[in-house]
Amino acid sequence: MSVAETDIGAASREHLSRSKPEQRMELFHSRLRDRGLKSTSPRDDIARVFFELGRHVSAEELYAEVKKINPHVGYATIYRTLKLLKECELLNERHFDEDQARFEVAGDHHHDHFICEKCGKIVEFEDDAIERMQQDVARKLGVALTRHKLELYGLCADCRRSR
Amino acid sequence: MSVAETDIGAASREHLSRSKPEQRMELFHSRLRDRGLKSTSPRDDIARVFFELGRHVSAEELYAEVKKINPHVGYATIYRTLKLLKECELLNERHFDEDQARFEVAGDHHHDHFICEKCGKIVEFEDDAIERMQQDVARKLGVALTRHKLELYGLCADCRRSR
DNA sequence: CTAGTTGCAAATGTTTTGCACAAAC
DNA sequence: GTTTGTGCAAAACATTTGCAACTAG
Repeated sequence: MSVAETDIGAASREHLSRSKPEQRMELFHSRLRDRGLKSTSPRDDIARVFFELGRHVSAEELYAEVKKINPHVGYATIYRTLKLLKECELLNERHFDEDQARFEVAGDHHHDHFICEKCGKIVEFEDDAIERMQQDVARKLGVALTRHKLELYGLCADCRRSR
Repeated sequence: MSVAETDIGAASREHLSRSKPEQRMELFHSRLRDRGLKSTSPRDDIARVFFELGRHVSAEELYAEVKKINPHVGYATIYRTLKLLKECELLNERHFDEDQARFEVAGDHHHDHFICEKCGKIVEFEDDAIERMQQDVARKLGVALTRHKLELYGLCADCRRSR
């Protein structure tokens, strides 16, 4: 099983090597070009901040961060660019328990999430055994799976200790 | 593994034996009494329709159904009564992919859901093996689980055939 | 009686959209 | 020069709340 942690609203992490955001930006630009869409500075600002921030930002948080480097951008452009990044397969939209969506940088591998109910920390993990069991269930139900969502909620290691 | 099906918006099912809704009504009344809350006719109408309809209704659908037998009730009372039923542990709130919540009659046992992306059918299932694996993951992560959410999406048996 | 409940309308919070102006290709 | 993108304000949507009138215990 592999694991990666993210604080909600945390700034960029070292395990996202410094060049990754730039690679994503290049992908973003080429995928825009493929669709006959334009690269603009609001778009670039939003995408770069999103890639550099790391994972699981809300639209609100992203808006606040983007404002710091470009106070001119509006909320609408944030949402429009998030949708665009999703269409370019550079972003995944998540709906945990809250009312607002959270957005993560799309990686190469599928993963599920653990969410700490006390501190809000999000831990990503992959577990092949669970993935296989889901296929077993699908077979027993006679259905064909296209995707799934597994979210575990509870107390993270730190919050357990500080109880 | 055990399984149970529900169409979104389907009317009451025979596998919900005819007396069940009345049993739920009695529970509802006694739990209201325990809390010093009142039984009223809007509340009763909403709760009875909810129990009789079966599972996975949206507030909108429930509102429409309740209107048929009591055109006087307002949306606010629907939501307030749903919240009350949840507090009485007679209802579970679910948030599948959509924007609106769906509400199911709370049963005795935990279960997860398969949702057909074509026809919207919802299939409930329980699988001990998956439940155990989740505990394994929690142990490996060093976290304590309080609850989880597993949703499988794809094509149900019927929709696969009619492709 | 009196605390709890209702319906309505208005407020909420998040996300989307219409539109005139502005910027990319 | 078109076509696409932007910001703003207004709309949309599901859900919640304030409040005066009402009703169950």
